[in-house]
Amino acid sequence: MTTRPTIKEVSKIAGVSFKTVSRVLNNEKHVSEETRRRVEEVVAQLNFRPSHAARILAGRRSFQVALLYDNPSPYYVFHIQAGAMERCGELGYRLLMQPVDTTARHLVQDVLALVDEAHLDGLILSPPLTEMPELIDALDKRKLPYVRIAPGLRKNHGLATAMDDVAAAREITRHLIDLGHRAIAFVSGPESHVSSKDRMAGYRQELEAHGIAFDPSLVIAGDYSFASGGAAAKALFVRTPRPTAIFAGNDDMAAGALAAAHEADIAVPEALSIAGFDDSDLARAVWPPLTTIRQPVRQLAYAAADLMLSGKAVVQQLTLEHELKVRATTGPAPTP
Amino acid sequence: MTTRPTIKEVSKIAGVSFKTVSRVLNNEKHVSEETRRRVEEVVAQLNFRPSHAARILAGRRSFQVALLYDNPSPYYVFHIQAGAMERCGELGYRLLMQPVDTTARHLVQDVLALVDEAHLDGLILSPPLTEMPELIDALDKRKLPYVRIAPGLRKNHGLATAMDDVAAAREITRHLIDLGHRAIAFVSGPESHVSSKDRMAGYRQELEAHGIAFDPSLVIAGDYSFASGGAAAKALFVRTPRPTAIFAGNDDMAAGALAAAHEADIAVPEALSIAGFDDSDLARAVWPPLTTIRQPVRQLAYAAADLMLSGKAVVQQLTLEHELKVRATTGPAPTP
DNA sequence: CTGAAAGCGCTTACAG
DNA sequence: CTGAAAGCGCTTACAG
Repeated sequence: MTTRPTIKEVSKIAGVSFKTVSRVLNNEKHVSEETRRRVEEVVAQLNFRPSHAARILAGRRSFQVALLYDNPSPYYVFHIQAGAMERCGELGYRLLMQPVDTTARHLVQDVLALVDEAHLDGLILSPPLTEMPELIDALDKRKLPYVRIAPGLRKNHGLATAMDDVAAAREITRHLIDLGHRAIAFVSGPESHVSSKDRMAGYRQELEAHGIAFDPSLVIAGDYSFASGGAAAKALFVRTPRPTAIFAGNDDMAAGALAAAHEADIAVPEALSIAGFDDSDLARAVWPPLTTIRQPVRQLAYAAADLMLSGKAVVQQLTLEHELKVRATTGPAPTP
Repeated sequence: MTTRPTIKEVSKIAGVSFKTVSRVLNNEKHVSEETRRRVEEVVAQLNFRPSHAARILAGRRSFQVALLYDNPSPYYVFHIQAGAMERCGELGYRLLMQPVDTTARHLVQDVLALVDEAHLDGLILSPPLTEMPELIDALDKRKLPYVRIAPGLRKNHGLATAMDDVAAAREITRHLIDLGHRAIAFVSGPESHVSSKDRMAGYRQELEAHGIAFDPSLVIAGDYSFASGGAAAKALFVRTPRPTAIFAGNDDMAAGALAAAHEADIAVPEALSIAGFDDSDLARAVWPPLTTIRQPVRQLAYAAADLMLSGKAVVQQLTLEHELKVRATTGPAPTP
């Protein structure tokens, strides 16, 4: 393997001290136009790139942050990565993408170890890492800059970007009520996810705002998986009267419910309306396409990186807009 | 921000030279059991982790490799990352996940720049980067270790892991022929993807092996997207007689065709069989669940990292098994 | 505007 | 089995 060129070789060829090359690389003032040009020429000619390791070691900052996640959804992870990567790149930071195991016993220690090993300047946390009090406390204590995407807990603590799950759930519930539905079932996500609790709270609030009594027997516990959505739907199908609408806490479960409806030969949306949450890739791939809430996943991550790194943030917490996407799985309630 | 402990602080507390601490950290021989224990105690107590930057700078190797990708599929990227990450971790390497822009004019230069900046010990390439001759040539010239996942071109060149697209496409075509189908349409992926060409070649070979003439008008060009699968299906639906089966080059396009069939009120699989390729998340989320080929994406990446880093590889190219997943979108050809 | 010295936190190569 | 010296490729702080 050929060895990389170094700053000294560049300086030798350009006929200046290596300190001057360093100045050019860092866009510092006090370099004559001609010297700058000459150095830049040599840099381009050798395709020279300074060693990150050397810069990190010598400098006060690493210009390196990590995105921590532990999420089973490829869709979610992909877009979180893309959004964070984009903003970090624009601001001159490198982004390390770090899957972590939130069930590990030494999670906090592992994260702090990573911070030390990589000399991280900051951390971007995504759910469910945003909901771990021990982690938050440890980072605060360490005085390490960090930002949370969708903080379930302590929503007004530190830097964070989020959408309003409660309001979004109310909107989609209202959409169903406006279509004439009264017996609306809710398929919840895992107990431990605050997002799931928030969505259920929104569902319940909106029902009650319309004078519809909340019926706990219409709430089925799922776990955000396709299979759990199908199982929940099947449990609902044997009830008489059958609910006329199902609001699932995410798109995977909604797709599971939709498949169960197809299997049971229940027409969607004519006999049953189904709504999801997220607007993931799935939402447009199933048939009929899902009515759902568009969650601005990519933007949430982009804004999170910006909040932490741009130095121009005027707020600590930022709430981004969601959007109700009415597609084809919801329709007027069937007349009894 | 609290500053990290260093090897010198550890050595001071443990009462040894910092060189001895270095020996313990690197599991070198010639350290007395007692000294080792004492050092390890201090390391644990301080939660000390050595600086990657310092190690990279001082050592001959960085124990750092990068995974390069430019793929629009969250499913694919997620599993490639997971597989590569797992094997790298097991072998003591760090994995940098690097999205790259394959349409950039200076792609090769950018990749080599990354190699220099991060002192990379090697590169894992995924499609479509595996199919760029200039990149391959540049890496060979640089004598930089690399491995390709699913090399479309020069399949017997260098380290690579792959599945047999041609054989898999033959299998799924045979499955349809065995069900009595004769008018089988094929929806291709983008021209530029070798995987797409291979799948089409398999389709054609299997038809001909069964004495079924290849009919170019039954081949519709898609681009691996859901929308293109729907458009292709609609174009096929207006033909008389209508083909009784559609083999789409990937699951997204198969899902698009399936949605189009639902919309046109064509029963699947009673009136039309549809098969996909990949066994992505989509395959089980649509209804009916898709018959498809399971592509061992995660294992391909795992094996690729192993091939490059374990030092125990006995072959240069490794072909992993695919699997025909017969689910519910394929059935007996309708009797005319 | 430019440069020589010191140092970042480790590993390597050499001694003892 | 253990240690002191040199050096990796840069930035920082100080001079001129």
